Amino acid sequence: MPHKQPPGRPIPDIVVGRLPFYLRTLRSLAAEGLEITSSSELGDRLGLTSAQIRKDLSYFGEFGKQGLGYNISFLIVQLRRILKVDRIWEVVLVGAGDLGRAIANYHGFHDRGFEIRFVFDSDPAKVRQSLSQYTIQDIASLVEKVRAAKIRVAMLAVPAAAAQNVSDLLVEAGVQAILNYAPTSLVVPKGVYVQNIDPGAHMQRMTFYLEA
Amino acid sequence: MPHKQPPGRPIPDIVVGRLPFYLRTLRSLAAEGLEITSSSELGDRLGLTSAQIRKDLSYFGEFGKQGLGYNISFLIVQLRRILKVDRIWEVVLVGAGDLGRAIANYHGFHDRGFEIRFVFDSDPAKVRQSLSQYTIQDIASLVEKVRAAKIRVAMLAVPAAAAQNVSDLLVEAGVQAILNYAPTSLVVPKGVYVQNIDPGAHMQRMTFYLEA
DNA sequence: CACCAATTGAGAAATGTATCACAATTGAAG
DNA sequence: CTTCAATTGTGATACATTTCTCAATTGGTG
Ligand SMILES: NC(=O)c1ccc[n+]([C@@H]2O[C@H](COP(=O)([O-])OP(=O)(O)OC[C@H]3O[C@@H](n4cnc5c(N)ncnc54)[C@H](O)[C@@H]3O)[C@@H](O)[C@H]2O)c1
Ligand SMILES: NC(=O)c1ccc[n+]([C@@H]2O[C@H](COP(=O)([O-])OP(=O)(O)OC[C@H]3O[C@@H](n4cnc5c(N)ncnc54)[C@H](O)[C@@H]3O)[C@@H](O)[C@H]2O)c1
Repeated sequence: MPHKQPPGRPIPDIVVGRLPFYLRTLRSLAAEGLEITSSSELGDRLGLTSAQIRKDLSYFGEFGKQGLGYNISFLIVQLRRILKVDRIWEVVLVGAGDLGRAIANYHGFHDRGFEIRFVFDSDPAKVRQSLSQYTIQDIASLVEKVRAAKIRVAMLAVPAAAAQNVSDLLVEAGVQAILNYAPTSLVVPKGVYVQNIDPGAHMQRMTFYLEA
Repeated sequence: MPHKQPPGRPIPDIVVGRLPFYLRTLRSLAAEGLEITSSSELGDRLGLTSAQIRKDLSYFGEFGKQGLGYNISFLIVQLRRILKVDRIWEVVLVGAGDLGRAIANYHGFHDRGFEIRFVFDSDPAKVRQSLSQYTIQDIASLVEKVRAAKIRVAMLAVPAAAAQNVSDLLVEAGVQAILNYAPTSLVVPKGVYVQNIDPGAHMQRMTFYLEA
């Protein structure tokens, strides 16, 4: 029974983007004490069709049982493996402003596979101060420290005007994945992944649909 | 010269989702002192093809001049009108925790068409305290106050466990657009728009592509 | 043990989206 | 006044994604 594995068909990026939501939903089903679910239950919770969920999962293997559905904890294990969060990624946070503080205090990332290792800022008044459990470090030492620690993932919470600059430092230090909170498009070399978070864009996307 | 206007063809949602990024980019071009741009310059800045930008804009009208390109400030006016942010929307923020504080202190929303009018929380220790320029109000008074002020847009920054509950209150108060920071799927009636922000999901989307 | 309801996985079909390619237009240069 | 390079807007085409459909399988029930 030959089956397609990750290095088989290329996985559409849009499918990859939904997997974290499947995982999130499965964890909340598990937290409710359930052991088994179905593509239609998942679809209902997520506002997607059951067929889409089955097809998405089928890119990676056969995880369900006909007539029965999916074993929740088994599927969680599989999705964590697929998304490579069956481990903890050390993360560097740059920008110890209001948003940086919220991120540093937030404990929700650990469960998802991430742990902040360093916090950097350029403001001399902030450097050496503490933020949550961290000591804010001088941006000037970023490349050296991040490279030495082999950190590959970053969160960027600096003003838009500084973002490209900091991004360049991160790339120089070997970072390959950047979650960018600044409302600006970063230019990065191939092989570096950027995800942008722009709440203002989401807001404007909704007002489009509101009647004047 | 008949032309398609908003109530003409239905606009693909994916197109609407890109417009805020076009607007954001145009504003930064304007800030650089430029007056004219082209679909290819916009595409380069955004990592999109010029054809896509032209086709997206063509859903709404003919904004460019052949041979020349687009007048930046004219296109900004058009996009603000299309997205309905040629006005300021009053917003209610629920959740005065770390993230709520970052949002309340953040001045970037005003330029995008939004202004916080009320901040609510359920913690008795927080109610009546001030946060940025606001006085935190009791969640118990949300429905009454939001309805009276005819506020139609909300930002939700409460724990996941409380999010559905607060969402129901917001809907009851007449809110039609909710930016949800809680990592949970909200159930809302038709006619209410939800956009979710889940940094953990973005992170996991990137680790998928990293080599082990 | 036969039947049934529930459910998956996946090919085929339908739908949606992006790209191509080019006629039309513009302003500038000679 | 003609020519040219630049660039738009869009129909046609190519590609991507979702949905439909159903054979196959499962465990439960009588
Ligand atoms: N706060 C929000 O709710 C919110 C919402 C949307 C977007 N954002 C974006 O997130 C980013 C951060 O927002 P914030 O509210 O925390 O801003 P902030 O001004 O409070 O913090 C920014 C921090 O970055 C530091 N910084 C500036 N230049 C730096 C550099 N070159 N290297 C290292 N650190 C540097 C500053 O010293 C400051 O501590 C901004 O781009 C903002 O647009 C924030
Ligand atoms: N802080 C971050 O960087 C971050 C990142 C990702 C997601 N989030 C999400 O954003 C939300 C808020 O995060 P936070 O870090 O600010 O948490 P927080 O615990 O600091 O703040 C939550 C606030 O919500 C209030 N609250 C709780 N129940 C409420 C209710 N029923 N009505 C009104 N207010 C209520 C609490 O009193 C508290 O002030 C959470 O869902 C969290 O998962 C936060």
